[in-house]
Amino acid sequence: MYALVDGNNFYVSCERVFRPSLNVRPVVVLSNNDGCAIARSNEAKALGIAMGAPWFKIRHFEESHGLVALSANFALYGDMSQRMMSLVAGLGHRQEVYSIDESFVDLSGIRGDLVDRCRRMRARVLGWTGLPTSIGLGPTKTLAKLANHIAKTAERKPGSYPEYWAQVCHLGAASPAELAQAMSATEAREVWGVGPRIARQLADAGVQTVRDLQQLDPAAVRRRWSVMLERTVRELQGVSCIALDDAPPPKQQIACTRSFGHPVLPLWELEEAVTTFASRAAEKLRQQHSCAAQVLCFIRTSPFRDDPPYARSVLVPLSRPSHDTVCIVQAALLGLRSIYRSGYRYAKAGVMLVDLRDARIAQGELALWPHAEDAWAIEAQRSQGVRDGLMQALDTLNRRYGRGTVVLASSGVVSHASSLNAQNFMGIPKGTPRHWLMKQERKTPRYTTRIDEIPVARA
DNA sequence: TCTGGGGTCCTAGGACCC
DNA sequence: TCTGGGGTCCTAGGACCC
Repeated sequence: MYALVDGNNFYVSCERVFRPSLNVRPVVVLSNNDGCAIARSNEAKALGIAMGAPWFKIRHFEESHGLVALSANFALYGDMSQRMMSLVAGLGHRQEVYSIDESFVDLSGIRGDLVDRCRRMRARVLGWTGLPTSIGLGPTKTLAKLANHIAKTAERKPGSYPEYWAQVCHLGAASPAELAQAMSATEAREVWGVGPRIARQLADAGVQTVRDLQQLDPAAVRRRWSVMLERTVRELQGVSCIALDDAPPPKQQIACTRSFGHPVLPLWELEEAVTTFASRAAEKLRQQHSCAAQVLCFIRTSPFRDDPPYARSVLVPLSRPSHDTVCIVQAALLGLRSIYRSGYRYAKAGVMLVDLRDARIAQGELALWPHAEDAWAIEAQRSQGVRDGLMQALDTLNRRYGRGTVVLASSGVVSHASSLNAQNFMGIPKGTPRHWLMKQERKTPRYTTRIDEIPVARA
C-alpha cells in the first residue's frame, strides 16, 4: 500500500504561514520574472485563473477581486518542503520525495487503521509547519495519486465525492462499487501519466472517464499507444508496475536557464548571465559528485514578440570531464561568443551540463603528447587537488553566507555584493543597469533561511 | 509592457559492428 | 536467379511530470 502526501496549493500555503492575512484572499504565486501564475489559492482557482496564466492577463483581478500576487520565493518553499518531508517520512518505512510538495510513502506491513494514521500525520504537519496537506492511499502509485486527487477535490468541492474522502482518501479500502463510482466520476485526463495529448486521443476513442481507461485491454493499449500508457492502465487495475524509488540516481543532465527581466543586446551582459548560470550549474554538479564532459550554451530572442527571431545553441566538449566552475564557465563563454550575433534583443539564455559521470571515477590519460608538454600535464594534475579544495571552499562559503557570496568576477559584481560596486569594474561604469536580472517586484522575505529576514513577533 | 524552469522516459531510424 | 542475422550506439522528436 502506498500513500501520496501532497501539500495543498503549496507555494501559496508557504506564504500564508507567515502572512495569515492572506488566508481569506485570492492569492497567486508568480513564476520567475513575475511571468505567469504557478500556484493558486482555492479562491484564485474559483476566479477561473488557470495554471500558467500570464500575469498581464489576470492582473485585472487585483482591482476587481483583491487578488494578491507574489514573486516566487524558492528559498522559502525549499526550506518549508524539507520540514514537511521530514515529518511525513514518519508515516511509513520508506519515502520517495517525488517533487517539492509531494512524497510517496510505502505503508506495506504497517498495521492498524491507515486512514486514522494519515489523519494524525496531516494534523501534525499542519500543527508543526502550518502547511495543509492531502493524502491519498492505494495499492499502486497511480491509484494513490488518484486517491490524492479525490481527497483534494472532495474537500474543495463538496458533493463531488463522498464527504469522508475529504483530506484523506483510501482507495485500497473502498468497495468495488465505491471504486467504480469514483472512477466514473473522474475524467481520464486527471490520471498520472495522461497528458493533454493522450487525453485527446483517448477521448477520440470514446474513453472519457478513469473507469473507461481502467477497463481497456492493456495489450491493446500497448499496440495503439505505448508501454507507458499500458503501465498506467495496469496500475489502475491494481497491478503495481511503478516501484517506489527512495534513492533516485544522480541526474543525467543539469541545467540553469533563465528568461531575462528585460531584453539584452550587448555581449558583455550575456557573458555575465551565462557566467552566473554556468556557476550555479557547476555547483549543482558538485553536489551530486558528478563531472560533466560537455557544456551546452544557448541564447534566444523572445518567441512572444515581433523582434527578429534568433535562437542558437552550441555544445562545447571539455578536454577532460570537470566540475570546476572556472573550467565550465570558460567553456560556456567560448560557446556563447561563437553563437552571439549583435543586433538581436535576447530574452533568454541557459547553460546545460550533459554527458555526466561519477567524479570519483577519474579516467587516466595516456601521455601521447610531445615531451615538452609533459611538465604542463604533470602540473595540471598536481594542481587538480588544489582546485578541488578551492571549489570546496567556494561551496562552503556560499552555503554558509548565502548564494552569491563568492562568485567569478565575470558574473558582474553588481548583481551580488553591492558594496563591491563602489567603482568601475572591468571597464563597466558603476551603476550600469543589468537587464538580464530577474524581475521580482513582489518579493516576500526569506523568513526561514536568512537571519535578517526572520519574522518579528510582537506581544 | 507583460508568457517559468528543470527534469524523465520511450521510440524510430540511421550508422556501424562482426 | 541469387543478397543473413544479431546486435550496439547515437540522435531527434514526442510525450509526460511538477
